[in-house]
Amino acid sequence: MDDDYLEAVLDLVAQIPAGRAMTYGTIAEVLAERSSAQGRTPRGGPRQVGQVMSRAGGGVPWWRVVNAAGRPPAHHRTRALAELRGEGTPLSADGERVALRHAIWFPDEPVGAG
DNA sequence: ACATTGACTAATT
DNA sequence: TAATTAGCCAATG
Repeated sequence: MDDDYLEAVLDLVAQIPAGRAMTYGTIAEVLAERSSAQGRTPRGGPRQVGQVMSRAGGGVPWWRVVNAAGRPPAHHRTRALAELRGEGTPLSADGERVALRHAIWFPDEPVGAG
């Protein structure tokens, strides 16, 4: 795992605005696209993103990263859901999953930068 | 080099 | 919506 890839993932995760979320797959897609534009060889897929996240620890809003089902990592499921609630992230009726249909965020629509 | 693991995803039932 | 199965990619032993 190159440090560059590590930084790229963490940087992107750090850009996710409060109240929204991204999936591992989406992050992987964005990174692949970016790396392609930079002439850099793309890294793997969703699993590699997750692997980076596991190594990242604190320092990034990891709870804003969920899987394709809108569920946070089982390791800190309750913790993540608490954070998400506190941010007003749209959740499903059972409150166990993020309503990706409303909460999904893409870096193409930055909040304060333009 | 071979097998196993892991913060994943998509399709099927 | 949930449970099962198959596919994926890189790290680790």
